[in-house]
Amino acid sequence: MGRRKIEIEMVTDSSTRQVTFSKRRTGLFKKANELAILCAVQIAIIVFSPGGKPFSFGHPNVESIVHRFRNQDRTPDEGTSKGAESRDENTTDDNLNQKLLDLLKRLNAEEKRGEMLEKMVKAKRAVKGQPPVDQLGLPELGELKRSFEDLRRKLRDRIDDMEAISSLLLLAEH
Amino acid sequence: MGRRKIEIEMVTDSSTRQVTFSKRRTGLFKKANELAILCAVQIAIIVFSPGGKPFSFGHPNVESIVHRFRNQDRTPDEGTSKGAESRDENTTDDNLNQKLLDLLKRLNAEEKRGEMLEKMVKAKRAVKGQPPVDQLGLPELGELKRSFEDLRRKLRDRIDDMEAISSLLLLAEH
DNA sequence: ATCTATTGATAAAC
DNA sequence: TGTTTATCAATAGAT
Repeated sequence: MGRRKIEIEMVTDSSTRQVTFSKRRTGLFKKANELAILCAVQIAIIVFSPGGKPFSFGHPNVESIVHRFRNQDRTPDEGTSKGAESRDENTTDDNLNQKLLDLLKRLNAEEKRGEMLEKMVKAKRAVKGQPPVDQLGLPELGELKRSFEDLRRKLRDRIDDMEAISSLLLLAEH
Repeated sequence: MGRRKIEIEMVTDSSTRQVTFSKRRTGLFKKANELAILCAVQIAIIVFSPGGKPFSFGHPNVESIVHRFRNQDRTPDEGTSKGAESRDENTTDDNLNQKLLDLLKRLNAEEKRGEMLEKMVKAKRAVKGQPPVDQLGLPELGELKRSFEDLRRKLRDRIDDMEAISSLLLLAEH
């Protein structure tokens, strides 16, 4: 893609290698950004330069994506009818209805939780004027963070429930 | 880079978006591999497909790079490395507060969505006695399933938001 | 850092 | 998902 074709092997000249790194890193991050926007997906890149300096790109940010990856967010793309799947499910048809109602009940609980968080934030704002969240005291900040993590954990469980239910509904259609 | 030039904005057609994702992910990983070899550097990429499935590329592997990144660059080849130069986009302090409030607002919307589903199910039960969900007519069943999938998709987005916010709160703690 | 001749990536069609 | 092909985009080498 330049004046000459080059082999994909280590560039021996360190100066040229640094230039190549800078150019290609820029290009790679640009491509990643385009992919994120075009396809509305999350992406993170971490790369260490020849000099050992870390560079990163994240959409929306590196940390959250690494975290999601580490927690092995399992997400079988729904709808794709697969072949023989394990039928040894513990979820009977009778269970389905109850599970659905339980789910909805819990969604309600999470809603209240969200309201609590909102009240918390608003209370802070009322007391301190318009302090941005990032200026809350450390104790409150930590509390807020824990609340979020707890809520997130619960939401993830709800997603699991919904995936199971969606699968069952899909099966029921056939 | 194709038959026609395209704008960098979300591809609206989900089928086309999936195709675009596959092609560009392949291209991105190829570029990353070339960068790693040409410049003899370590690089890791994590990306979640539109369906939420994780894909990753690592040279030599993702885990070691994430670990090195988190431990703040323990292996500078030249000893002059400082903090990471990051191209992360949305991590300004001002954004945090607004994102948090937006999140809470959307959580509320999802709550209402959950209530709608619940009403829907209860209405069915009222009309037909106690018909388990799996005995609903196909049209209703499909409608219910779509509602669930839509809700699940939104919840997943909320989780993404929360992970980002948790990360930011963590950073704010220092 | 800027400039182009070239190669490389890919959008659309099949 | 793979293959083909017309175009657009990235970049190697030079300045």
